[in-house]
Amino acid sequence: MVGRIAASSAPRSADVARAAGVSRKTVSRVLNNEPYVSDELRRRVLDAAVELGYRLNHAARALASGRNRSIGVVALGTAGYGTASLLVGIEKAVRDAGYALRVVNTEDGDPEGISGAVMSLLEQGVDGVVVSEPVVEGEVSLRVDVPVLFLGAPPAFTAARTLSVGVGAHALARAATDHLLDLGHTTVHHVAGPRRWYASKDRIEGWRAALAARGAPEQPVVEGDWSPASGYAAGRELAADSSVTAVFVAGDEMAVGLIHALREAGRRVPEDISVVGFDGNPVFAYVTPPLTTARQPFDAAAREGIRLLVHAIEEPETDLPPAGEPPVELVVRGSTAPPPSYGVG
Amino acid sequence: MVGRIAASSAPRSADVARAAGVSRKTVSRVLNNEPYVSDELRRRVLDAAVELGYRLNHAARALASGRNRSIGVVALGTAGYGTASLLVGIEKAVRDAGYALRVVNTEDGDPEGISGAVMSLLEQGVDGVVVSEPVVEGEVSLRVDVPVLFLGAPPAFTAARTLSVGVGAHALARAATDHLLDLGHTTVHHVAGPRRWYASKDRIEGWRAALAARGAPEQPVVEGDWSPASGYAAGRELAADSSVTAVFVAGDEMAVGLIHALREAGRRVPEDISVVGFDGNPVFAYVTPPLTTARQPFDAAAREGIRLLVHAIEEPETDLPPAGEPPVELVVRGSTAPPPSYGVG
DNA sequence: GTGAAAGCGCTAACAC
DNA sequence: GTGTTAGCGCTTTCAC
Repeated sequence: MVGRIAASSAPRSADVARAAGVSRKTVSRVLNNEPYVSDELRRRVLDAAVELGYRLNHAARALASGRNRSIGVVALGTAGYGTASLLVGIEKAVRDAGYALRVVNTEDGDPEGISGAVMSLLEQGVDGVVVSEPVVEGEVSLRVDVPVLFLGAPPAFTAARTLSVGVGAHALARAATDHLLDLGHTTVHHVAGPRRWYASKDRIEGWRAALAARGAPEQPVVEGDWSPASGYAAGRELAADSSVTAVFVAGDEMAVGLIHALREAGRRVPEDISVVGFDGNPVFAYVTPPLTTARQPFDAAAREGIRLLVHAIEEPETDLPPAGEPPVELVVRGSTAPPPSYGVG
Repeated sequence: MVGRIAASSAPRSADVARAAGVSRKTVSRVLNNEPYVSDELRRRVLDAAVELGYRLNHAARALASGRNRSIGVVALGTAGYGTASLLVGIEKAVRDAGYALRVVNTEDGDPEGISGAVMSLLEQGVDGVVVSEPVVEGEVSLRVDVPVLFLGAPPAFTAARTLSVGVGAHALARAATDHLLDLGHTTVHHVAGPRRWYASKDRIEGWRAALAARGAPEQPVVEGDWSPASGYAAGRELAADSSVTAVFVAGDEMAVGLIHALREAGRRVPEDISVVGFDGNPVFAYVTPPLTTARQPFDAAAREGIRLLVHAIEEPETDLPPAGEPPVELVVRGSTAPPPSYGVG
C-alpha cells in the first residue's frame, strides 16, 4: 500500500493529535469544549490546530454524533421588508446560539411547497426547522422527528414537536384600529392581505375586535396581495366611497399605494382620510405624509422563537415556558388625524 | 450480537437495498442517477425507498464523497431591499442548480467579519462560497480551496479560485447622471453611500464619468450611510445651496429621505430640483413624487453568478466565459424634470 | 450490469 | 484525565 503523498490535503484531527502528541479523542474533547482535559493539553491541542490550519469537518461530526448543530428555515421567496427582517433576525439568533443556518425559500407558501422544503431540510440534516410565516394551515402531515417552530402563525402542519411564536398581530391590528377610533372616526375600513394567509386573518380579527368593542359598524374587507399596486387598486375603490374617513391597511407598502390613489382622486390624507399601515419600515417616515404604522416586533419574535427551538433541541425533556408577547408598538406619524368636521367638508 | 430493536429508527440505504432485493451499491447508483442500472431495478429501488419513507443522509454522503452539494453565502445582516433581493435571487439559483444554501450574515461587511464567515462556511463543508456585496477590498488572505464568487464587487480577498459578477453599477450610475444632464441640468450633485463600500465607489465613478464626458463641473460628494435618515440630512445640506438643481442619490431610501428634506425646505421636486435614486424598489413608484431610479439587475446578477460558480465547482478544468453585463435599466418616473428656467424661478 | 470490501473524519463507549 | 476500539451511512475502488 502506497501512502498518500497529497501534501496539500487538508489536515485532519489525527494530524492535530500527532502534532500535539495526544490521542484523537483528546483533540475531539478539546474541540467540543468537554471537561476532563488538563489546561496544558488543551493549550497544546489548540496551538497545534492553529499551526496546521486545521478545520473541523462538520459532516463527519454530524455522522458520528447524530447532531448537526444546524437549523433550517423555510421562508418566502420575497424581498419584502417583513420577510427579510424576520430572516435577518433568525440568522442572528441562530448564529448566536452556535448553530449554522440553512435556507430554503418557497415561491408561494402553500402547504405542498412548505412540506417539500421541510423535507429537503431534513435530508440535509438539521436539528430543528423554522417555518417563517406559513401561509395557511393545511393537512400536510410529515414525519418530522425534529422540533419545528412556526414563526408568526400557529402550526401549519402536524409534527412530533411543534412550537409557535406570534408577532402579536392581533393586538397590533387592534391598536391600529383603536387609534383611528380614538381620533373620532365612526368606523374604520380595512385593506387586508390575501385571505389564505394566516397573517391576513390575524389582522382582520384584530380589526374586527376593535370595531366590535366600540359598537362601530363593520365594513366589508378589501383584499390586496401585499403589493403597493394592490394597495393602489384598493385606494381607487375606497376613494369612490365618500363615507370612508379611516383605513387600516395590513401592510406598509399597500398603505403607500393606497394613499397615492386617494390623493390622485383628490382625497387629502390625513385631512379627508386617515391611513394606518402595518410593518414599521422606517423609510415610510420620510414619505408624504409620513405613515402612521403598527410596528411588528420581527427581531424580538425571531430571538424568542429561536430560543425556544434551541431549547427544544437541546433539552427535549423539559418544557420551557414561552415568554410574554412583545409590547405593542404603534408608530404615530402624519397619515392619521381626526375625521373632517361634519358639514364643513 | 443482538439486533437493534429500535423499530422507529430512520431507514438507511441498507434497508432499502434489502427491501428491493439488491445491494447497497445499486441503491446508491439509483439515488445518484448513475447509469448502468436496469430500469427494472431502478423502479424497484425507488418504490422501496418511497415505501419505507427513506431519506438520504447528506452528511454521510458528503463524508464519503467529499462533495457536499451545498453553497454558502456571506451576506449583510440588513433587511434592505437590495441585500434581500440579492439573497432571494441567490437562493433560487442555488436551489435550481440542485444545491443547498447556507447563510452567514456579517453585521458589518468588513474584512475580518467576512473572513470569519467564510471560515465557518468552509467548516460546514460547502462546495463554493458567495460573498454578497463585500464592503471593501482587504488584505485578508484565507486558505480557501473552493471557488468564491464576489457578487456586486471585485474580489475582496485572495483565494485559489475567485469569480466576480457585477451589477453594472458604473453604467447604471452613468445612465442616471446622463438622464439628468439630458434634461438640461448643467451639473449633477451626488449623495453617495459610505466611502468604504465598494458599491459607493462604483457609483461615484459612474457619476464622475458622465460629468466628465459632458465637461460638466464636478461637485463635492455628500456621504450618507444608505439610511433614509442620512438622505434626509443630505437633503437639508443640499437645500441650503440654491445652485443645486439635480441630485443623483446612490440608494432609493436615501433619495426618499432627501426629497422629504428638500420639500420641507420649500424646494419643489422635480420643479426646482430633480432627484434620481438607485435600486429600483417598486414601492417608490407610489410615493409623491414617484421616484425616478436606476434599477439594479439583482436577479440576473445572482443567476449569472451562481451559474458561473456551479460551473467552477463541477468543471474546474474548463473556463466558462462570463456572459455580458445585463442591460442598463433606468426607470423614469416623476422625480425628474428639466431645470427651472433662468430668471423665472 | 451488479456486488463485496474498504474507508471518508469524526465521536461513542469503554477501558486504563 | 487520557487512550483504545468500533462504528455513524454513505460512496468508492475493483472484481465478477
